[in-house]
Amino acid sequence: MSDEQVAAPTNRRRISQRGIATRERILEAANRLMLVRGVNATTLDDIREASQTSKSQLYHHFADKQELVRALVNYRGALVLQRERAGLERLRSFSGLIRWRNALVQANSLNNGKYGCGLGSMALELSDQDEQARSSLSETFAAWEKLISDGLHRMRDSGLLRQDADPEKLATGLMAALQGGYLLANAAHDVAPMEVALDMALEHIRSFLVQPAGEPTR
Amino acid sequence: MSDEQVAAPTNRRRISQRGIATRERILEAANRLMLVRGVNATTLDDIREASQTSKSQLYHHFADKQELVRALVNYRGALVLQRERAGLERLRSFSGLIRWRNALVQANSLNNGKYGCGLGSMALELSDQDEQARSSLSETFAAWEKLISDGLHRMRDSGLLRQDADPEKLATGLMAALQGGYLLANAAHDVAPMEVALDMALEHIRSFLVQPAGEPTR
DNA sequence: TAGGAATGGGACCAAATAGTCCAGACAATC
DNA sequence: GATTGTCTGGACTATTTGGTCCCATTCCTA
Repeated sequence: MSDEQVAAPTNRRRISQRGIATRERILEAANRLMLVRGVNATTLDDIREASQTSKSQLYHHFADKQELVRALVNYRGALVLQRERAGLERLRSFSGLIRWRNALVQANSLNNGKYGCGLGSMALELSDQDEQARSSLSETFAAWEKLISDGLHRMRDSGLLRQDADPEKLATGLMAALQGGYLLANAAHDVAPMEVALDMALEHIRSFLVQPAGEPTR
Repeated sequence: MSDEQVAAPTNRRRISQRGIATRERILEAANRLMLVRGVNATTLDDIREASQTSKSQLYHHFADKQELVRALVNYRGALVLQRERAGLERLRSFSGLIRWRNALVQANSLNNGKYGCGLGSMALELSDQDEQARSSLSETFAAWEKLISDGLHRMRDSGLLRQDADPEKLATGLMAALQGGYLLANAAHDVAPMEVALDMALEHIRSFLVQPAGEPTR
């Protein structure tokens, strides 16, 4: 999961560059299609066609559909964490959080709230269907929350946040607001509920600032 | 949607009590199965077996699977709104909100966070697949939020909430926290994140109380 | 109570979809 | 450059699953 090569294959003996590229192409196509249509509503033929591969390649690189889905869970998790790490690992101020919020809102507004969060949608679809996938997703959420809570810890250590602020709980709340916001925005096909939800969570964090700034939520 | 008869059939000429009962049995089974396995992963044969009916009955009462799913969206929506109306229509105090929160948390903890909210899971699964279902779900969410915001309006009118509190935004934030909490709880198979999320939203609302009470969030 | 409409049972069909297989191209190692 | 294992194309199979159909039974109404 914390691998540099995002589409890292499982241990196999000899592996060629061409094989890796094919595997990556399959995952990339699965990622794209399943984000839009959902996991269960996407067929292997869809993926085969979109990835310009053949049946034998799908089954050469993945034992079955379930294993492909599990690989996708890791693939997508790695992508999200990579993106989030870039935006959060230097978080040291409240305005940094606001910039992070704005980036997410802007990205989501590009498609009018549709599709939601790739992790969240998989979580709801797979959690009661594939225990291994659920477990991976749960770990990814935990890692994501840790990126946030680490930033909040830095803010608390530097005196920006009050000592009684609980970075872990604040991070969980923010993540829930984000995921719930994605969900409502997706249902409404409108990014507005996501903004409201994130602003609520940020206000909550702001209430723990040592010297509450004005109202610069956006 | 606001019908007393939850499984109200569409207009047909003659309709017998037995027919209504069958239709209800089908919807009840679909509701149960699709909550656990998801919509797309539940087959008509599953429903037929669980509802003790036959293929001809399924297709007598519903044109196809899509229409059954749409009927289920309304059915489930009516159930949720009925339940929520009972818990929210007399909401007039902050402690009433806490009781509401506790009831939801307790219900969800009974299955260790599994399954999540029937509306939320359908929303993520269907929003990008069936525009009509998405639209219905969006309306149901709006009605649900209105039950909350109406309560907050009453609290504001009676002087409990400050005048600058925005009941609609507070309700949206609370709903997002609830849905995100359901999602994280489902992924973690642990109700804790849902509690944290709801408490965040309630703290946020509490910050708008005219005379903030102690810390009676739970 | 007779006729017709609604309801029900379940075999059957067709399409979709996951999964298999094998011959051959390609790549790496000696 | 021979040999061995990887990778690929694509036809083929088996199964699942949504959907149809026909006939029997039950129910309502005239």
